[in-house]
Amino acid sequence: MPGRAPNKRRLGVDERRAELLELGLELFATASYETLSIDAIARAAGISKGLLYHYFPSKRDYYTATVRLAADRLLNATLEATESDDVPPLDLLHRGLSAYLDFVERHGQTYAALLRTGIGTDPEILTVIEGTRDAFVDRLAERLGLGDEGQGPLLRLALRGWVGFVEVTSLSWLSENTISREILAELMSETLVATLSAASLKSPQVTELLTPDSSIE
Amino acid sequence: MPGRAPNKRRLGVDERRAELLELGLELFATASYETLSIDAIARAAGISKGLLYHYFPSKRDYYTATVRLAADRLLNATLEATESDDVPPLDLLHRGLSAYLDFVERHGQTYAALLRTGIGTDPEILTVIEGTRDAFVDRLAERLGLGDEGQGPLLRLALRGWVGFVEVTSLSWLSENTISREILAELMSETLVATLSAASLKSPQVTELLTPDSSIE
DNA sequence: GGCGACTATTGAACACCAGTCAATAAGGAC
DNA sequence: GTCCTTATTGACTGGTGTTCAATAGTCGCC
Repeated sequence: MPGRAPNKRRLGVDERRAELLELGLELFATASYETLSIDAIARAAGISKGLLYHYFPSKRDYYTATVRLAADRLLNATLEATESDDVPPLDLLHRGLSAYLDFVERHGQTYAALLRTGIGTDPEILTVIEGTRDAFVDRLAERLGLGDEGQGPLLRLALRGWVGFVEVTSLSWLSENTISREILAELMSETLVATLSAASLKSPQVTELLTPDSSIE
Repeated sequence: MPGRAPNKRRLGVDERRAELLELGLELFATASYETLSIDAIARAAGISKGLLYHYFPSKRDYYTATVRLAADRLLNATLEATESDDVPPLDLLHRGLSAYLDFVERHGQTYAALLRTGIGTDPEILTVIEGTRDAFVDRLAERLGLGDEGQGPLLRLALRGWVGFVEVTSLSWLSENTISREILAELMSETLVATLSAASLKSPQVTELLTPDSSIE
């Protein structure tokens, strides 16, 4: 019984863990979960197989940890871009989308791997993926000033769906980039506004929150 | 070398295959790919493990075959509902969505498994999933009368994104059904119209195709 | 109605891989 | 310098996907 994450004096533990996660991010970006064996990971890390199990209780845990890391980074990247306070909602949205697409462009492989695991039936992973979506939804509701209305089931569903829109278009754009980043960002942002309008037809009050000037027709 | 799908006199082959696929649909709806062992599948089918390998070259192939089957059925279910000729586009859309949500409701587990599929980044599965999306996009472009414009990269991207919207909201709706099916269908359809408007702002001509009467504001 | 060919079907054997564990090495505390 | 903690190893295990040689059932044919 080797105990649970010893962390007494030397802090090498966390560093090693971080190092391994970084490596996992790289490896899983190009190889699939099944294809990549524990032995291969250990070899790539220059350590023994047993040591990996000292830091992560199972291969699955290692994997989910990397996915969680990638998700956190995506969330953080967009968080930083939207922290300003005195900026109108639509501009914040545009900044967020810009940061999002930056991430997609810069870490294309990782991003694709991240979202396509979303598809993996593992409950842990599902939690991560859907948790990420929910985090985006929460932030959208707050940043866009949807207030309490952002808690309504219909609006939340619409927002979550829009995140799905963003994910799928990002993936498509990544594999066959037929249009420019700016146009894609505009498509996304206009779709959000349009979607919110559609949703608020059924639970009104919010309709005009997002259209102070006229960036939609 | 067992050869490729012998099919000489007895047609038992195809029947057995179909039977196994049907079983796979059930099994994979509740158990994940990894959890479900070949032995368990064979046991459930009442045959030996080796025989499975007579019909499918590998476990993975068996799995992708079931996924493909599920995808085909989803496509067919919505196809049948939208074959009428003399129906206005928006009504066709509504029928299609209704059939889609019927499928989601009736085969919830299978639907969820289908979308959450790809263990890791398996290319075959990706092909199926994205092929299905593209099939929907093609049909949408045709049924909605988008004509040649439906071939433009921006509109296609918008349509694909909307399919993502439908997928994600369907999954959410399935796990926590907070709103009625009708409302969800309306949300979807209005979002499509709104999204197409947004997209056609950038490649015009199409804008008014979908708004003969006034179901958007 | 029996003979022969074909093939669906089996079960044992193989290869590989995730996970375990007892033993070792390294390095700090006293 | 000694002890104790713990990072690290490598051999071992159990299980699972895959292969394959052998078997049995069934159909065409004389």
